[in-house]
Amino acid sequence: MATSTSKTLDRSDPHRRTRRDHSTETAEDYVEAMAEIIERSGTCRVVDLTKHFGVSHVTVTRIVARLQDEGLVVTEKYRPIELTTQGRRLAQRSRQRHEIVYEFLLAVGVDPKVAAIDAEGIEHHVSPQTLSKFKAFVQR
Amino acid sequence: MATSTSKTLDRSDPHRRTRRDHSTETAEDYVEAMAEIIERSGTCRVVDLTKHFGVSHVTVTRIVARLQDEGLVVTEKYRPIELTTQGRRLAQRSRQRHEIVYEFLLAVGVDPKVAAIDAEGIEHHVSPQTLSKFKAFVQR
DNA sequence: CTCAAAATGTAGCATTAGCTACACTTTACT
DNA sequence: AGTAAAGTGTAGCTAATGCTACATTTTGAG
Repeated sequence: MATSTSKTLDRSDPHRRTRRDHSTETAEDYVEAMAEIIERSGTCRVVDLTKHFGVSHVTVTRIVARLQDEGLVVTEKYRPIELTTQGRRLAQRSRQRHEIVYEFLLAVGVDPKVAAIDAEGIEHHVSPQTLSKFKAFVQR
Repeated sequence: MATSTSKTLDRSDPHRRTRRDHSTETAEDYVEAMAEIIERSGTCRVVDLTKHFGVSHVTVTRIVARLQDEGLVVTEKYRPIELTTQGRRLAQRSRQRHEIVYEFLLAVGVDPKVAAIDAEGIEHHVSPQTLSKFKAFVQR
């Protein structure tokens, strides 16, 4: 029975929910950063992400490998990292959401610097409904 | 050289920052829940937290042990968990912040149910400045 | 008082995300 | 072309948070 022994996608796995939460956040942060870096400099390398997130290259490498498993990026040994179509889509959605949260914080009166920091943390916890309220508020 | 070998409080430990972020969130969630449970039922037991967070009692036990190391709670084998003065202070601060975020989301027009969920995730990522803006907005 | 059920504790495994240290490839400069 | 520096990969450790399975202690019903 492929139901409870699958290693890759077992919907009954009790860890699923929690893992997904963290995994998704990391994935979003990474593809978002990668899209920005590619847009700015043409390519995205491990070292760029290392600088961006302030973590070691080992951490970056491992996470990029996971993103590749998940079909969000493609990369070969010693080569730049590329986003897949799926990865680009996720990056765009993440960026839009990030942008809305950031603009919303500004609209509420938060300083740009603080808003930038808070938006990073908040963006992953904003439901679609809350996001749309934020958007409406900014455009008021 | 007690500098780099201390297991408990090495300020130069590279893991410090990241660990602190997650640890703090968990600590806040737990003491906040414990304060509520104690207020409601008199005492807080492992099983109460198990139900509250939907995780196994093992996970709760381990986290409670960590909180005790950190001086936030006190407990003995097979006994209820109690908050220390420090723990109560943290619980109160967390709850206030939680409450402000929740009320703020309501004020922006988010449904109570959704606001409750989002507030859980957002509260840990709101800086003091943003929090005060939220508070001001609610009281407008 | 006894004994089963409920609650806790402990051992041991998995995953994720940090790190250092060391090995290997690419790049770039002379 | 040759070599040093920069960039990546790999091995192996730590810590936090999940779990199951099994051991132990408390509690509560009879």
